This record gives sequence, structure tokens and C-alpha cells, in this order.
Amino acid sequence: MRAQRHDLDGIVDAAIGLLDEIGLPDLSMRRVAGALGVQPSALYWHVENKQSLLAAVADRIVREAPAADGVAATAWALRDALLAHRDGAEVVVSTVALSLGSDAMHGRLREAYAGEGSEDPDRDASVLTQFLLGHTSFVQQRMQAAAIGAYDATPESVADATRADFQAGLDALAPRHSS
Amino acid sequence: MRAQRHDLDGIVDAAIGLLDEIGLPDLSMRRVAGALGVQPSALYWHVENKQSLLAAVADRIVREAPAADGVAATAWALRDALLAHRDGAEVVVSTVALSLGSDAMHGRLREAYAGEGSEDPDRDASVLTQFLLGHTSFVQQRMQAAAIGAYDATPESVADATRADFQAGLDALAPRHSS
DNA sequence: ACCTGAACACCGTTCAAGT
DNA sequence: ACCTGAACACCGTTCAAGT
Repeated sequence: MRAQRHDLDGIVDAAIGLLDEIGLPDLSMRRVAGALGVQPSALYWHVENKQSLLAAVADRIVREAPAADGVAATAWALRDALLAHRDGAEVVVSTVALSLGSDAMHGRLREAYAGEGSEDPDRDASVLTQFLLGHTSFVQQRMQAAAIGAYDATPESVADATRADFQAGLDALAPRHSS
Repeated sequence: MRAQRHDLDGIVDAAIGLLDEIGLPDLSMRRVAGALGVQPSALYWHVENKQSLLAAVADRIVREAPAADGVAATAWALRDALLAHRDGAEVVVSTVALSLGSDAMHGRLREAYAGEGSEDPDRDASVLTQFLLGHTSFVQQRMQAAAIGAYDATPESVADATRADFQAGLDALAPRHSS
């Protein structure tokens, strides 16, 4: 068989595509390899193990969030980015402590808080990061439960209710006016 | 071989014991069965699948939190309960949407908010639940990363810093005085 | 440099059969 | 009612060997 030649970026592309299709529980190294037309063992040339591949995926998901002005807009952009991919929140949560993708989150929020005159931008960013991760995990969990009938509500009503939750959280955690 | 006779409670006991020993990634149905001296397939008489066993574990973890007075004390008690078992936060997060153990969390916080004169106890409880879950996931992730050297800090300093994070979150999300 | 092929030590779950 | 035993269709990871 022909050698296929891939790099980390291509592998992450394939992994994200598969993630959206089949979800995190079914995302295996063997499936990623299959999507690339390669043997499972070939992945280990590019990546140390599954966890570090997921870290790279998390990194990409967070970086897909566009830059925005101010704490609230930044937080909404990050929320959108995590919700844009199936199980995106869970993937990011699981790698947050290793200060990869999550550090990008924290860093953006820290800058936004600093720009709005926070007295402790680092602490404020930590708290909002933790809320954001818990919130998005909850949203995706609920949406999937609603989709399979395990939670009695329409996806739309879950989306609406959780947007209101997020807004309420931001009202409390982000400064209202920065003058 | 002798029949072993178990009930759901005993299985949850064994699962929690194993969870503390080996962590969620290594917690398999086969290991739980092994700890009980039983074949893996025997578990399926008591439990529909692994996910529902984990839901029962999550339920128990949350119920282990003692009742407390007021929003802040309730939140700290829940935080302690999730942190009391290895990967406790992750277990609870993964079953939160199915309104099992997590509903107990939400319910307690809702009552506490109502008792402090909140205008929307349901929303306030949702926001605090989401922060609590994100926060505790983050703490356990960081502590483990610190333990294996993947994050450069002592477990104590992580514990201290995250306690301050939680207090800051509560300052913003819980009412300061209830008169 | 990058991939194949084969192997190792695992998984969750089902189901007939035992007691 | 509750468990065993065997099977099915999978896993992540390692490593020699190929090109």
C-alpha cells in the first residue's frame, strides 16, 4: 500500500470532522486512522497518545473563537466556539488543566478584564473560565439528552433557557460599565 | 462457583471505592465485577449499562453533601462532596443533564436562594450549579496535573488558589445579605 | 521520515445456560 | 431471582519491519 503522508494539522482536521459526526464517546484512534486511510499505529508517529490528540483538538476549538471587544463579547464568542462542535465543551474541559487550549481562553478573558479596569484580572478570568466550561458542558449534555428523549424539552427551549443562564452569569461576573 | 448476591447499593459502594483507588479512566465494568467477586455480565442484572451505574454513583456523591444553611454554605458543602471522591466532578457532570444526582444539587441551591429572597431562584440555582461543576472539574484536573508534574505547582497551592476562585465566584453569584 | 502488520492486554454488552 | 461462561465487536498502544 501507498504511504499516505499526514501532519498533525490534518489529523486534527479529521478528528474534528469525526467528532461532529459521531461524538466523543465513539471517537477512537482507530476511527481517526480509518478516516485518514491509514493504520492506527501510524497516528503514533505524529502524536504521543490519544490524550494529546484531544488536547490539540481542544486547542483548535478554542482558537476558532474570533477575537472580540470586552469581557461579555469575548465570553459569548468562546461559548459559541465550544458549542460549535459536538462535545466541544467536554473536550476542552478534559485538557484545561494542562494549560493548552484552555490557557488561550484564560488569556483572552484576562486581557478583557484588564481592559475593563478589573482589580484582579487573573482571578476574574479564572472564575469566568470555570463558569464558561461548566455552562457549556451543561448545555451540550442537556441538548443531547433532549435529542434522545432522556430530558423532556425541545432543543430550542433548552437553547433559549441556557442562553438566559449564560446572560445571568455574565451579569454577575462581568463588570457592567467600565468607566 | 457460589452465587454472590448483590444489590445496586453494594455495586455503587464497590464502584465508589474503586473510583477513589484507580480513577474514572480505569473504572471498568469488569473491574467493578472483579471487586465484587462476580462475572462482568452479572452486573447487567442490576444495572442497565455503565452509564446508568455512573449515574447512580453521581447520585450518591451528591447526596453525601450535608445539608447547610444559606446559598454559600450549601455551595461549599456541594463543592466538598464533589471533591471528596477522585474524579467526582467529572462523574457528576456527565450525568447532570439526565436530571438524576444533579437535580439534587439544583434543588438544594434553589431552596437556598428562595430562602434568601431571590427573585428567580431557579435561574440563580442553574447559574451557580454550572459554575460549581466547571469549578470542581477544573480543580480536580489541575490537582491531578500537578500531581504528575504536568502542571507546575504544588497540590497545596492549587487547593489554595482554587478556594479563592470559588469564594470570588460566590461573592458575585450569591447574595451578600438577605434582608 | 513515515507507514504497515501483527500482536498484547484490555473494553462494554448480549445471551444461553445453570442454580 | 441472580449468576456463569462464552462469545462478539470493539479499544489504545507498542514495536519490528518495510519503503
